[in-house]
Amino acid sequence: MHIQPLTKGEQTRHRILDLAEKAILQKGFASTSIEELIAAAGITKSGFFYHFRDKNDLARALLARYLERDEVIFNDLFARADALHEDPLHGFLVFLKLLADLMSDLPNGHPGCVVASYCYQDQLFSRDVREMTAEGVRIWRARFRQRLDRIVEKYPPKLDVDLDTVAHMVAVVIDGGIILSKNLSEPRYLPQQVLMFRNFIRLLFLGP
Amino acid sequence: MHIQPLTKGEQTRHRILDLAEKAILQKGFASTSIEELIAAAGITKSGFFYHFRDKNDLARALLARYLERDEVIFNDLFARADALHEDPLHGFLVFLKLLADLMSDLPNGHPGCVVASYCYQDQLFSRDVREMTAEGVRIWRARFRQRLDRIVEKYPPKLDVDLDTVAHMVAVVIDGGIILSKNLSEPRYLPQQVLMFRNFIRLLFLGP
DNA sequence: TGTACATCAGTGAACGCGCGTTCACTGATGTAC
DNA sequence: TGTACATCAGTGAACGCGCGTTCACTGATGTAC
Repeated sequence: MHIQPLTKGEQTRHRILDLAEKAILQKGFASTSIEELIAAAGITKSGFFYHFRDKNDLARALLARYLERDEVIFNDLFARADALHEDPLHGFLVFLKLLADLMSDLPNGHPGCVVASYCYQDQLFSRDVREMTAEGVRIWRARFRQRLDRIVEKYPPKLDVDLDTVAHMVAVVIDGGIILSKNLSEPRYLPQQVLMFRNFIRLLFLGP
Repeated sequence: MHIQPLTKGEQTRHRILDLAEKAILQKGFASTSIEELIAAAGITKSGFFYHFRDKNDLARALLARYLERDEVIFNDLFARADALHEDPLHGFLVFLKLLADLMSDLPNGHPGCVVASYCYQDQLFSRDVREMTAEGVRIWRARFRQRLDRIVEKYPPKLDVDLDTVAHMVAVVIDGGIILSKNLSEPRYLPQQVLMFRNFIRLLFLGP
């Protein structure tokens, strides 16, 4: 996988998206104005509309980039975890530890989840954007469900649980943990929640 | 506790708050206009400003009412659970079951958490409103922490866990579960998550 | 019981600002022959 | 190598609409004497 250098236009586009993402996670989509983005990006309003058809198109591009980046990060974490452990359960436990470490290393705390932000203002977006968030969540579930299927082959769970619900819980704990951390301005709460979920996985498949 | 009838003004105020809460959970605060609220409530714009000093004051009133209602609901659930069980652990497990049942009974799913919604647009609000959300979360933690303290006296946990983190997890699972349910338009996912958290509590204090 | 006054729960009109969007235009860079 | 043309990455000015807020005013109800 070789990275080709960004053109001037792509650089500007990414600059706008960076600024928009940060603003949207703090103020919401509606009150993030095109005006403030172009002021910070150093272009004119027409320059913005060269890159995005309208404001909804900005929302779509932002979400698409966020989902792609998430994919890359999680693939990387799983690859690193699997390199350390053959065993599916211990690989998953290592993955969760690496995830918690990653979240601890964010200097100002996690900036927020675009999917969670969108879901509390979903009436603002066109249907295709709303469908993208749903599809993103389904991909998450599928990824973790696959892991869990391999785990149960070797480690029968101590309680009779629905594996899709357990798979969902990864996203639930992260989204809930981000909200907790943001509300109390305490970045450490998020990795703590991830590690507590890890405790649950241990108890469920390995026992005390 | 006797309920006195609402005056005409209080009725209007509640009508505005009901409309605002619903709209804010779907579109966010900024794009919920005073104009649409008064149109639905059947008053004029000046009528709105008779009830609220400005738009931020609406946000404050909305949040205050939400936190008070939450308090009432949780007190009620705990009272009902404790009536069924002396034991602190089993009382807590019954409480979680009642909570899941309550969430299953919402016909169109949970409408959303005002605190979670505010946290993704907190730059819109004055400092006192932001402090209110933080205080709300702290009250939640304290309530569950108190329960957990009574549980550990009788049931030593199977893993060495921080009880504040476990107490936090109630809010985490609910907020994360709401986002999951909203994103996939599947109300059942929220109570499922609550019951999965219940499984965790069982495994942690009772074992398999 | 009648009257004066206060409070409640609003009305109606006007304000200025900022927002998203459109349109015609342009200099710099890349490509074909 | 020179020239014609196309594409890229924007500029500048104008638009109309909706928003939150203010201000002076008002009819209905409640309270004091």
